[in-house]
Order: sequence, then structure tokens, then C-alpha cells
Amino acid sequence: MKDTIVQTPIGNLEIKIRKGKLTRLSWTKKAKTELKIESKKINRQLIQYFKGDRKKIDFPITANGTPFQKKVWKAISSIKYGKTTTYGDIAKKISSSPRAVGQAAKRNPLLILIPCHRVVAKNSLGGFLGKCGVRKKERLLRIEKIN
DNA sequence: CGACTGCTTTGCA
DNA sequence: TGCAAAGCAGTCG
Repeated sequence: MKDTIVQTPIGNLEIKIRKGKLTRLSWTKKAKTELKIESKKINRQLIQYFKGDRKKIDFPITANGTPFQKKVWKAISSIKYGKTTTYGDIAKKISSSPRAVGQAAKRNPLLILIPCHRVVAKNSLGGFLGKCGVRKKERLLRIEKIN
């Protein structure tokens, strides 16, 4: 199966689909413009999401990670559209530490499906993709009408 | 500021 | 393989 790239208003998204399931969804710097999307379905959903018309991406997904990472991702997934939480809150919920939560968030292979952009630091926006992507994070939050 | 945190990754044997 | 050390999208004093 081929990897594909979808253009979104805030950057290109690299998509990997394995056996009919979405395994990875991450920002890419590649300047590839052709859209050879295998599943029109996920493409359409993403477009709608970025227009603000859709609140949930509905697609079979598989995310591989350590048991701890899965716990974190699950906790993050339960954040509702338009809401934010802090790393500390997540940590508390799964009795861990904020630092560890942040690390797990970074390793998240499904960037916006697991809404890690809704997780912010206590007294600032927090990081995103090694601090170079905070702009993206901001715009994602803007789409969801936060701030 | 600095100390501390929990977990992953990296390095080196 | 194994274990120690470093490193994080944080937070508290």
C-alpha cells in the first residue's frame, strides 16, 4: 500500500493506510502536491474537519504503542471537541507525571485523530512537534473555535 | 530559578 | 541481550 499526502489549509498531511486501517497521520514537509488518496473517504473527512464542518474523523485506526502510551492516547481521545486540558490533568487521571504524558503525546502516530492539540501546558500553550509547530497547534485550536 | 517527576530512548558493554 | 544514562510537547516550590 502506498503512502499518500493530503493538502490541508495548514500544511500537508502524510497518511499511511495499512490493510484498510489508518496507521499514521502526521505533518510532512515534503512538497508533494499530487493527491493519490486511496480512500476518498478519509480525504473528504479531513477537508471537512479543516473547514470546521466536522468534529470527528470516523475511520478504522490502529495505533501501536506501549501500554502506557495507549493509556495516554485514550485519555487524550476523550477530550471533547472544543475543550482543552493540561498535561497535568491527564497525568493525574492515569497517575503518571506530566513529563511522561508529553513524551507520549509526541510519539503519537495519529496527530490530529488523537487530539493532542487540545492538550496544553498549564501556563502556556505548550509545545508541539518539537516547538517548531506551535503555529499549527494554534491554528488547529482556532478551527475548533478555542480562544 | 532549580528540583523533581515517570517513562522512553539511546548508548555502550 | 542487558542495564545505566540521557532526554522529554511539564509542574511545583
